[in-house]
Amino acid sequence: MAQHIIFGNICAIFFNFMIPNFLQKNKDIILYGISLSILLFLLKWLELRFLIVNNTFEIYIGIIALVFTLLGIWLTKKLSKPKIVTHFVEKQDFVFNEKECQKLEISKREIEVLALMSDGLSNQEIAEKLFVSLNTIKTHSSNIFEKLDVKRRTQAVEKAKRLSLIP
Amino acid sequence: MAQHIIFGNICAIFFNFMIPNFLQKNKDIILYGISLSILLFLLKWLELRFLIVNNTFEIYIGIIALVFTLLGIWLTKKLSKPKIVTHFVEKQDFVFNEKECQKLEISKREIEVLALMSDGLSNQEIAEKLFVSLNTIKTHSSNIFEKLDVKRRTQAVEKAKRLSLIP
DNA sequence: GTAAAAATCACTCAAAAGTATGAGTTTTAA
DNA sequence: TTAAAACTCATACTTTTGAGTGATTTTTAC
Repeated sequence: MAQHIIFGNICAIFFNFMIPNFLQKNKDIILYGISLSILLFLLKWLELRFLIVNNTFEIYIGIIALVFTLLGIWLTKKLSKPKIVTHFVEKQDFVFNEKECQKLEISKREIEVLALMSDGLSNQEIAEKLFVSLNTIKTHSSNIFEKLDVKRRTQAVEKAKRLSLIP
Repeated sequence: MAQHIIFGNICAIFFNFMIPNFLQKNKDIILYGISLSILLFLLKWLELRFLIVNNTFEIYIGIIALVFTLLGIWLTKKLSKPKIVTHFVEKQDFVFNEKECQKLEISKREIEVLALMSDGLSNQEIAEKLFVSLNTIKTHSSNIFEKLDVKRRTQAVEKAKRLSLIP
């Protein structure tokens, strides 16, 4: 019997690909060892079945080819460092800072008002845009200033932008 | 003979991995085809040599295992899509827009006032910071608004930032 | 040296912003 | 269903902002 040859090949592949990652993932090594052992047992079982029942080695070879191709794919996927292509993009897309918003207990409506403030709208204009009274916007404004710990709308806009509450 | 089984397996692997990239890299497909053809010929040649000379199929199987493992590795390496990592870089490189500033005839002092406005300072605070009277700042403000063609300080700040007059 | 531009300041008036308080309505979540 | 949170609005009052006008002093550039 010459399973040792198959085993040798497996070992060669195994170690060639393991060494670069040896220190990196120790738990994976055990996994590979177990997987390869299972493979060898499976092959031996197949060998016995097909060699004894009939002599169509081609099926056996085909299965081996398939299995080892898959093994190669699997090994590569598992062991190769992922190809990483990095490209740097200028950051200008706004992602709403949910956390900060919740922490400061700022409501959706208040964010709306803040956004319109940052567009340079007056309280009156904001009121008209949101179909509410001027007084309502004044109340919102005051609440916003208190929550953001600022004194003026200009500071509120500046701080809200810094905290990514508005674009 | 049952090379068709081996061929079937190869085809299966081939097409399973090719389809996702089919449209992407047409030149590679030809390369793979040629490579696989060579592989098949090589296998046939090995089969003839080892089957006729002696009956140690184990060597044959070992070589097949090795070759197909390598094939799997090669296929994976070739076909795996690289991970694309996008880094977002803060754009904070402010370059003062000299042209626009001259076109709008905005003075240095006015830019100073604008900058402090965008920090959220009140006219009174700006006056104190620049060691001038509140009235002076009011005059500056009015002039700025007229030159920028806006009605409020919030709009002025927004526009000045858009025109790169202030960071 | 002189004219033009920039910077300074004052005064008035009006508009907008902001504070404080109270209260009614709607939504939301336990 | 019930309490809390969010949203709404009002009134009264203060402060800030902004418009308009006019004037004096520096700076800058020719």
